[in-house]
Amino acid sequence: MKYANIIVNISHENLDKTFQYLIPEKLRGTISVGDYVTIPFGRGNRLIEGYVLELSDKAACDETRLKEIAGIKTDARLVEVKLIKLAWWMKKTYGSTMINALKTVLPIKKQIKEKEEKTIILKLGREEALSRLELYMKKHQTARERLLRELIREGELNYRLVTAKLSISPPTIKAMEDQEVISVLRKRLYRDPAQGDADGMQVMLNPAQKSIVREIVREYDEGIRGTYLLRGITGSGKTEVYMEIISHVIEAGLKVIVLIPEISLTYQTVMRFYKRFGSKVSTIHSRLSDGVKYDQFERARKGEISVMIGPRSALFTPFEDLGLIIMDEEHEPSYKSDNMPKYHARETAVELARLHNASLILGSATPSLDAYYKALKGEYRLFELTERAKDASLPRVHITDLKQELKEGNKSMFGRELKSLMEEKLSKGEQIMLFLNRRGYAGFVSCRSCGHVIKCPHCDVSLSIHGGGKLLCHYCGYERENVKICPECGSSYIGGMRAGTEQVEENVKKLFPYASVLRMDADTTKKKDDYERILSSFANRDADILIGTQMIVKGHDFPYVTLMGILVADMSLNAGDYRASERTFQLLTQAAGRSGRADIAGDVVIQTYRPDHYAIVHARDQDYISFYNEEITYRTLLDYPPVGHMMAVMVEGADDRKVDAYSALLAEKLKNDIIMNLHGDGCRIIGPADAFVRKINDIYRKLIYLKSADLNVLIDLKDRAEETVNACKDKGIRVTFDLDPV
DNA sequence: AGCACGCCGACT
DNA sequence: GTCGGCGTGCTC
Repeated sequence: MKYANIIVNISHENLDKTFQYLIPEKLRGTISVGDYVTIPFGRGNRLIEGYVLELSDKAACDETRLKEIAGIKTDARLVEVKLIKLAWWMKKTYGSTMINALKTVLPIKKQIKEKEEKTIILKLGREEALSRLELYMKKHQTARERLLRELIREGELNYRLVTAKLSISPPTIKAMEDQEVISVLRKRLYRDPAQGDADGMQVMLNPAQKSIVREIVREYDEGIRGTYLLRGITGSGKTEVYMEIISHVIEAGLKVIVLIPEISLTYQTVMRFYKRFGSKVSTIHSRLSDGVKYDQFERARKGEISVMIGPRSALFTPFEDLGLIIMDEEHEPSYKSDNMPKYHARETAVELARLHNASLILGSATPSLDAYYKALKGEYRLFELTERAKDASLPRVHITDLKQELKEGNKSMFGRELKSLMEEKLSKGEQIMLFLNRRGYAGFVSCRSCGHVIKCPHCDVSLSIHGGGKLLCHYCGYERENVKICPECGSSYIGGMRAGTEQVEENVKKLFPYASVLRMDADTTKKKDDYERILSSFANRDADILIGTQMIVKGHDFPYVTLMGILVADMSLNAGDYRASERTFQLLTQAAGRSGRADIAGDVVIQTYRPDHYAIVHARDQDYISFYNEEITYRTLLDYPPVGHMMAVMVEGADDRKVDAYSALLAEKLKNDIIMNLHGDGCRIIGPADAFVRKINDIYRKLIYLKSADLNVLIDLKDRAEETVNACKDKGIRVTFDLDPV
């Protein structure tokens, strides 16, 4: 191989492609994909670094233009070839720049980069600075004047801010640095490693668990590396199954990645793994500083650990010989990244497992439609655990029709059944959880006379009511006083609609003044440890009632909770996306599973305005299969994922007219591509339409949806769109892609 | 990102 | 004219 295609380690969109270099004679055969090399770059041939992505025998351009690789960085970390391949796959599948994909997969590089934050400070005293400023003004050195003026006012400025906002070019800064007017500081942050741990611990498996373990281990030993879907109802002991198989894999000398949704990455969960596997385990999570993450990844690379537990980013642990990936709570939305590349950890795990020839186990009590669909098609092998492990009984589920309650004169947020059950449990000293399903909904203020809604002036979303009569924007943090009269029609019939968790708390306190109440939502969990603190305090029975949103139905076991009240189950049914029913069913089923895990039978009350909706009915019966069958019919009928596929193309920009024009242009171009390539009837284009939230932080957003039964057609269309976008010189427009959006 | 090149305005 | 700064474009 004579040539190497290299991606340079400079994060800039214009450089987001491979550059081809000659491999010097003496390095032929030694250089391989994934190597970190130094190369001469640009007119000045300054030496920079880059990753070798491909080796090739044919020149991509005129050979005389090619330069030689200067050397291999032998002291630098040897990056996993497989991770680079994975990045390539992500770039192709999700449509991001290669450098973004690489940065996602090799987070270490990015984080070290980010750590080196540059700051510009003024080196002169005030007097000197002012006279220097005069000098600049006299000489008409406008850029320098601009920078100096700002520095005199602020003292110090962020480097990026200066180049971007003040539009001052690096040469100007350098010139001023040479004049000793300013100096550029490079900050470095440091870090601390941590943790000790215990060993041992064997578990007894019941027959159902045993047979699953036996089967997967048998296939594993025969060299069959499959993808398995384990549907196990809450409390059926999925974790024990995982641990047994993990133990088998690490005894064979291979490594394991365990993915858990961020939210359930609690002390309890992690402790179980530490108890079983001791110091072979390590964890990462988003609250960990970059440095600690780096150190954990480094330990993995050196082979010091065998099991990495973490959220979706744990997928990129640089294990050399990965044997198994476990993905718990596979249906959780947090597995989908919302930064570019917008990858889904499930699909990415499938690809990573393929690259490593590893097995993949997906687990959930309520599998995503996607996973179950593939399991039924035979792409995944399906196992089911349908009984609770410690023979705890299933909860009794009651449904309350809120329309009926209102008709009979009960205007309170607690139906009669919920109220009487609460009384009963409180008198017995048992615990209660109240779940307010607020997905896709905010406690907004509207005028009952003219219908006007108070919105954020920047974000085009309704403001939410918060304690102390303040109105707050959840996207940008804009805050204002609540209104007494409607700014549109002057009516005084304006006020808050419906309940937030705070109102629930107030009402509970009114009804049950003797009960102690904890509340958990975005407001009470602002600080780092709030989440954990509230949950453990409730687990210690410091309070009788826990009120909260989504957060309380995940993770943590509360053995003394015998009543789960779901106040308005159908809020999430109106979220307006095709996954609304799926989400609702999952949330309700999970919530129900929170009640009565120990030897005490639990109760669940689901309050709803739509007691006949299939998501609610099947959640009541804890009947996944029936729900799946109804939901998949709907998806098939409308070609929604997993039956068909979708691609959301988002066009963003500060100038709404430009955004409109460009999105229309892009849609037109895509329409042509569809016709030209005879993707025909199987492929549809929808939009451009305003995004669900049209404006965030003064940036306008338009969406184009592409639908096709064939995933590859969408990827092809995305590639074409990308070409068009790259040709667009306008810096004010940004286009991003989202495959099977959530 | 960082370097060179070319344009433009100011001043000997 | 020439000097020097500032913005633009290109980098295998």
